[in-house]
Amino acid sequence: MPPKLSRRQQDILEFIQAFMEEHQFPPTVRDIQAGCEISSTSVVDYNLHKLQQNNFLKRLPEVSRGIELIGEGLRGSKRDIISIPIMGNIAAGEPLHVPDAPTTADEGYDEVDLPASMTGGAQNVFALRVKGESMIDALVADGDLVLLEPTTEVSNGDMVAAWLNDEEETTLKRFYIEGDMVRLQPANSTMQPIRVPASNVSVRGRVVGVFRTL
Amino acid sequence: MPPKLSRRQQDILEFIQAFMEEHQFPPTVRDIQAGCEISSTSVVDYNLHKLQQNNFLKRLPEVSRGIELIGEGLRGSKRDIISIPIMGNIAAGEPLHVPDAPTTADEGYDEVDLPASMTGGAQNVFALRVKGESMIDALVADGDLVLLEPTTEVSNGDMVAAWLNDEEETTLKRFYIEGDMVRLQPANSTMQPIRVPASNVSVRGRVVGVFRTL
DNA sequence: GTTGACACAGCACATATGGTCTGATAACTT
DNA sequence: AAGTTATCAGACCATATGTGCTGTGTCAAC
Repeated sequence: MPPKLSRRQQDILEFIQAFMEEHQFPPTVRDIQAGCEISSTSVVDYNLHKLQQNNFLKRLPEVSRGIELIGEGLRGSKRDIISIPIMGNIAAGEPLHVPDAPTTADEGYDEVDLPASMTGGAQNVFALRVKGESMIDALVADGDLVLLEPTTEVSNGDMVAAWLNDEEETTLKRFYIEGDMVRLQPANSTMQPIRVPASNVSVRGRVVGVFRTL
Repeated sequence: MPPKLSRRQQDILEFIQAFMEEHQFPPTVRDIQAGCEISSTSVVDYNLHKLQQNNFLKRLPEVSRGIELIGEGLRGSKRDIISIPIMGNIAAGEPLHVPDAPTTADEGYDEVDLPASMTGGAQNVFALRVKGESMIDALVADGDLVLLEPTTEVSNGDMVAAWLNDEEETTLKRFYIEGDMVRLQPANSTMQPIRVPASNVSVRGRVVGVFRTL
């Protein structure tokens, strides 16, 4: 695998990205030729073929402008948008439904579109709509959208969605292990942390974002 | 002005949107012909021309797949992404810099890309990065991104960014006029509102969104 | 030196694709 | 009913555009 692109291939890739931001369609071979000051269309074809082999783009044969950026080629492009399913509500006292199946942005759920960069690279992100004022110590209001990455393994200091077995409550807090106990620290620094036995806490996911529209 | 689209024009528009989500480029006249079961390319051309007149799309003559969705035509499409400039910081005690010039998403500023739907249709939206904990009664934390629509005319109940002349502070609160006084109500319902003379308040913009990534 | 892979140049060809011209039908006006 | 406009059909043309063929210079391996 030649992970390195030639100067010309980089130029071509950047030109395609720029072109697609300006227009809403990919350039032709001859557009690229002119834009990158290449003397022959066959050179463009040759390098496009290389870029395709290295999985930066996909070409549809015999199709004009049949170029689709994929994988690495999308990096930095505005097309780098993902659809995040809104899988339900989150509220104190309600069990938190976390998707077990591979979180495909399927039908059946509402969705939000966001730039992939805003999820911090997390995979399988899903969203929940906050109901009620119970998350206010996490600086989350009624109607907010919480982005969660499903995981049970979290590090100290992560903001997590945790289910408290005894209290039968879902809560959003920063998570710290302290021996057999877990300290849950509200995001609002004026409020006090709570300490509970580790056995009383099950982490459902890591919070990667909070969104509020008014 | 838009006298309403014919059935066929709606079909074509929807087909183009669907096609552009599947591929990364617009369909050809003949793609549309096949996709909408139209008998002649001239019919497609005719209706495309109409759609262009009604400002749903733009066509580039002599260019294959030279279709760009604009305005209404973008509605519901994933392309409906806008770049919002991050124009600086917002913190208590700091004067709030509101763009006076036409807020073009120019160079010189960092940007966030968001679906246009998330700004609630507001125009000229810009963003500010929150510094410090002083906005905590608006459920806004250090590092959050606040989306603002520049305006001085707000309705009762709007969340606004207000500058308090005497206190020399910027604050985010819900805004209510009460005679000569203005009541500024924190978003956090556990906290008390403040009342100040209307002359002490200058509204700098309406808050349309709050975003936090962790 | 010969060989051969690699990147490039130039050209020519086939077809993919937008546009046009001529009428036909339906819908609407007066 | 006659005229006018909007929409559609089918054929045809011009060109926009992907692709193949041949050749050239470079460079490293043998």
